[in-house]
Amino acid sequence: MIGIKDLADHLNISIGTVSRALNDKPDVSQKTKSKVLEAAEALGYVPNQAGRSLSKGKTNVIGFVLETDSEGMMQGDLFFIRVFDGMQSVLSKHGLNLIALLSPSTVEPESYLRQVVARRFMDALVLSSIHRHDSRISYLVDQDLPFATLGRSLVDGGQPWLDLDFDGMVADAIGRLVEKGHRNIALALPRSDLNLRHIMTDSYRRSLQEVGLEFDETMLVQTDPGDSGGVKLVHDLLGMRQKPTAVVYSDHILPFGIYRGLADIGLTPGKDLSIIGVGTRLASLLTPNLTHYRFNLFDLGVRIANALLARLDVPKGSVSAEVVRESVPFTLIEGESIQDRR
Amino acid sequence: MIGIKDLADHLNISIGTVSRALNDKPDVSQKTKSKVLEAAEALGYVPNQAGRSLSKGKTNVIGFVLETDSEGMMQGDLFFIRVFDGMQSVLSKHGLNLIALLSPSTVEPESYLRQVVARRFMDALVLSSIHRHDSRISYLVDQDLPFATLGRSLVDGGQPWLDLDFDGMVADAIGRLVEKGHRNIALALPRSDLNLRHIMTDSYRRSLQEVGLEFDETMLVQTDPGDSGGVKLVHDLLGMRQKPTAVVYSDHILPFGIYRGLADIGLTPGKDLSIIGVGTRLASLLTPNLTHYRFNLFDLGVRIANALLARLDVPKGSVSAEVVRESVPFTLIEGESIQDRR
DNA sequence: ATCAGATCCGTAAACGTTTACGACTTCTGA
DNA sequence: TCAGAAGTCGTAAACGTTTACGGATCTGAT
Repeated sequence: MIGIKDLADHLNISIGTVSRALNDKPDVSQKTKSKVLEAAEALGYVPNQAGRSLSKGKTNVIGFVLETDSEGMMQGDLFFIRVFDGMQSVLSKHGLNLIALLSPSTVEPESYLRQVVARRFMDALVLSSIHRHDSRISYLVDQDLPFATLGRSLVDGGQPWLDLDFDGMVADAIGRLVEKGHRNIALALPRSDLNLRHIMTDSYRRSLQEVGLEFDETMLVQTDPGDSGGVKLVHDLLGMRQKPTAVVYSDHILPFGIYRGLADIGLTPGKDLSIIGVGTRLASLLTPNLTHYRFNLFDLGVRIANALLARLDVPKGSVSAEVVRESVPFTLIEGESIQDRR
Repeated sequence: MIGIKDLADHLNISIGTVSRALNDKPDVSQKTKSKVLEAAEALGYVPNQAGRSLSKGKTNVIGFVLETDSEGMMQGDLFFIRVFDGMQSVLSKHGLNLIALLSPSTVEPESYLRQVVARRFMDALVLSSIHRHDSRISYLVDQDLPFATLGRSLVDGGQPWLDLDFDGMVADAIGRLVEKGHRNIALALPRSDLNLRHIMTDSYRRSLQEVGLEFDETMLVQTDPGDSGGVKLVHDLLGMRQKPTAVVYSDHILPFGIYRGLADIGLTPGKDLSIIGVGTRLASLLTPNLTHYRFNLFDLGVRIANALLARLDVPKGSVSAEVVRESVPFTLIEGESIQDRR
């Protein structure tokens, strides 16, 4: 392995100059700069991360914290790759390495986070699966580790965040359903305390109010994560005294279970029960076609990475520029899973 | 941040002794060892990775190289998390960090690998999506970077590998289908040059021979990756002069597309076309139930990690102990996607 | 009492960078 | 012509660890 010292020897200059040349510092002449760059290229020099980290106190590593649910992350998987890709595409341009941190199923996610943080192995984190009262946020603030979140929380760490516009999605879905004559609309909610749950509930309540429908608590139904959730949901819905004619959901695996659950008892999606919610490409494999919302997840990754970078550039104590806090929009993919009841 | 020096000051001993105590080296008394451990605990000492790396010339980081296909990794996604989890569960016990390396969609996977390797940011790699003539293997051998592969290749780098037993799976599927009276069995193959493709083809050919059926080249059908693949496959199959009554496949997303494709033209899986291949939990959402094979992917991760560790422990030039090279077995999940034609 | 060996520990160099500081050269302008 | 500025570079310390080497103390046998 060839290092900065080899370059210095080779060019008969000092290692200090070589370092400055490589980092494009001002106090070194253009001539030597180009000589150094040339030699570095020729000898195949690559900087040693450890040495650099030790000297600068930075690791150039950003961690993307993923929460795997009990189903081994069926819900998140199809999402996360795209987001990761987007983030990486911008971070790599800044010489930063993005790594995925999956808490092993054998250890508590929270304690895993503490291990990770204690090691100071990364310069910043991106958190996902944000809870309403997410203790990780204040913890990271305490630990003085920069971070951004994929999702909102009630606890505010001053961090930048981006979120999928689930408010808007629910509002749009409700509007669409009501317009087609639906009056009893169930809202499928994840059993966990993800803030998503509350965001959707609030939007649901508001949307009903706007169109003059009454809010009925029993229309909020819990779902299990993963593949089993949808099947069970169907039974729950059909067991209600006031049977809903439609359901709005946020778990992209769920509709597969719903379709299956309906098929099991000879019912047809979009006829016996209307279904609308979030989806990925996979959703186009359902028959009849699922009416669903798509998000640009690559773009989400790009934007969260930029937001984080902006945050990192702000020197420690200075007045922070405004922090990015946005919801990213969706697009509707029309299908036949909504019945027109008019 | 508190370091080894702080511990030394606090205990009035030298930093050398502290380091040796922390690493449980022989030439330090039990008394001081426990004193040091205690102080480290009390003061919340965590070793600095950069310092350690610089000194030892090791990074304690293992990279898991994932190839995302054009569909944004729909095929691999549900697989990889489990494998990752399994690997991590053993590596973390040895103080090693596992990180996922996804080549950004904006850069060639091969050149991404070269970047990663050049940086010497990890001590070892695990490669997946192995091709028949995988140039990465000889490259890593040249670069003298230890690695293991998830999959076999014709090019042998002397590395440990583990693979899913697709040979056995195809053999079992063919046997099962033939027993139920099928004579025209199609084999769905990925369009890429994954070695998987050749392994399955060979097994298919052998299996037919064993039961005295003739091998028909046209029964080998190419499939596109991701969600569109299955739908298209159905059309391809139905367009053949000698229509197959069954299809064997290896892409766990594919059956969703096949089901969809059949539904589009009013046909029924398991009646108009028999389907058998690999699956995940997601497969249980198909109606009628899909007959498919499951692999223990967590276990796969555990085993590849152990194989890699064994490899790493072998000192540089010494006679290598035998290298782990195994296929992991499957279990059959019975469904109703196979027709009995007897 | 002496000494060999074992046991324990301190010293200092090394890993590959970055960067503050100072020194030297060259340029600028009066 | 010269003082000072600007430009360029070398020196050496610092980052946090590990580890080879050697010195000190202790044990037990003679």
